[in-house]
Amino acid sequence: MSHQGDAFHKIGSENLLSRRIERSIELSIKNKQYVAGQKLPTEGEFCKLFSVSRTAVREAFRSLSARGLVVIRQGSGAFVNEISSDWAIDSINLYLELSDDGNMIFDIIRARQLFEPEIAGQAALHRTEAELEELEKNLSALRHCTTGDLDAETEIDSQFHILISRASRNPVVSLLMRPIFDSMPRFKQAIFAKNQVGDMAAEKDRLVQFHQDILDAIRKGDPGEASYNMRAHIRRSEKNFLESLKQR
Amino acid sequence: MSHQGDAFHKIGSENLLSRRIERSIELSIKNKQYVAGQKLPTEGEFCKLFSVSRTAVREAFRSLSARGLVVIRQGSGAFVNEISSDWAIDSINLYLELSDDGNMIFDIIRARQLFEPEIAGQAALHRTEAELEELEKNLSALRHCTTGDLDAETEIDSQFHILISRASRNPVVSLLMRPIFDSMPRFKQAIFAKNQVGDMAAEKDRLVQFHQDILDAIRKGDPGEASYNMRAHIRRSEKNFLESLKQR
DNA sequence: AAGATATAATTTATATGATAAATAAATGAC
DNA sequence: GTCATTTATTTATCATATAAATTATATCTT
Repeated sequence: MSHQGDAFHKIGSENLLSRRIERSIELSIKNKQYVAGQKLPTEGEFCKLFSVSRTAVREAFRSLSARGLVVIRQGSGAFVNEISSDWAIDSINLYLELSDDGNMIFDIIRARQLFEPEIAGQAALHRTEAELEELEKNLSALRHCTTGDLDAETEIDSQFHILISRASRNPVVSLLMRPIFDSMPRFKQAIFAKNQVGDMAAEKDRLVQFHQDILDAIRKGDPGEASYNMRAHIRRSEKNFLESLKQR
Repeated sequence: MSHQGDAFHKIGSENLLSRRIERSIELSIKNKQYVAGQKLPTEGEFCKLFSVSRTAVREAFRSLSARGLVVIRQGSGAFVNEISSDWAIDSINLYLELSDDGNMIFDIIRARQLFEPEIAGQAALHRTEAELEELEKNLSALRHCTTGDLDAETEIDSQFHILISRASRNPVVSLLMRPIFDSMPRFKQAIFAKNQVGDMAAEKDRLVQFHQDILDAIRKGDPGEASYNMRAHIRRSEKNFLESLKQR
């Protein structure tokens, strides 16, 4: 790819036949010789084209498929995949999951403190009516979800922040933030685990209030206030987390 | 993975034998049954384990390899890959490259305006001596690189910002920012293309000055000033870009 | 005994051919 | 024209064989 030193291309990798075929097809896709949705030549056709066995072509296809560049449909063929951020996000999520030594939640929270206030400010500036409606629905869903149902609560909470990042109308921002929000359910126990029922009800009310304040500011179109409210919200999250640490 | 609706799991995908084998091995790795660097069972052993053909096992291996979970060495075996952000970053880079309709540079610049000042502030708070030295070296390299050598200049510039994100001492932050910095070389022509030689020398001096100011603030440990200088730097970048648009 | 060299065994890579399963195209009945 | 059936196409899996790379073992030299 781009960033790793080309001095030592991974040994025993680039000189594999299937890898070379993979690169060739990958290039054709990057050059838009084949566009999204288009059907690629069949395995047999590639065999003749490159004068190789089906094995080699199939392994190349398999790699391209795993990387999300093509979609293979049995009985139909291989197609250039529609551009989707799913694979990119999934691979980040996978990395974060695997590399979490137990301290990642700190970094996640700090990253949110850095980025989310700014994002909320942008959302206040660029949000559409449709996005406001979605946020309203989300807030309502949070209000009405069963108190103590952490799965539901965290899912809705995460979705709220995803919606705001979308409302910033910057696809790069919402893409990069996505793995952070996707990780929230993984950490929900670390944050809410040891609370009593009474605490949970109060905490949920507080959460609703924070979201309400943020949404209000975004609706008003006041970036400073949106940013301020978001900062307060995440600071509270951090406080909850730190307290949950003391309890064990 | 996690974020896509599970209502419709992609048809013709999860029920494939090779895919199920892939998931099984993937799970073993996630559960730390096999740790980084460890040798997985051979193809033949998996064949017996799952009572399937080598083809199915090999295709599973191929996918895992493409996703960066395992490394396959001919004649040796398959090994659990050392945790590395490279694959995750590459897949984001690939997505950004493929989905760029020509307007992505706007989103990149705006994302930088949102995030980088905050990051510079964190760097001022958390930077180590070693990181200051690296930044100093980078600045020196920028000073001494040939004026007009866009490739070199952009590479060093990009590296400068990567170093600062690292100095924030938040691995999540430096991971997520990485695709943004990796994309800078792709956009260098859009920014610098039509400049005259005289302009380029002046512009390079300005770039050096900005980096100098940012580094000074980071060394001082003044987050506000670091943030302010970074903001000024990126604003200037945006101005350059907008002017380059007018020229064509 | 130690080290270098050659040989054998193991393991992945590729090729070939065959069959199963899913899809798409063609055909025929009405 | 529409629906159901059949046929053809295409990918999925299996089985077997050989090549290529690595590792382990044995052999030889000193």
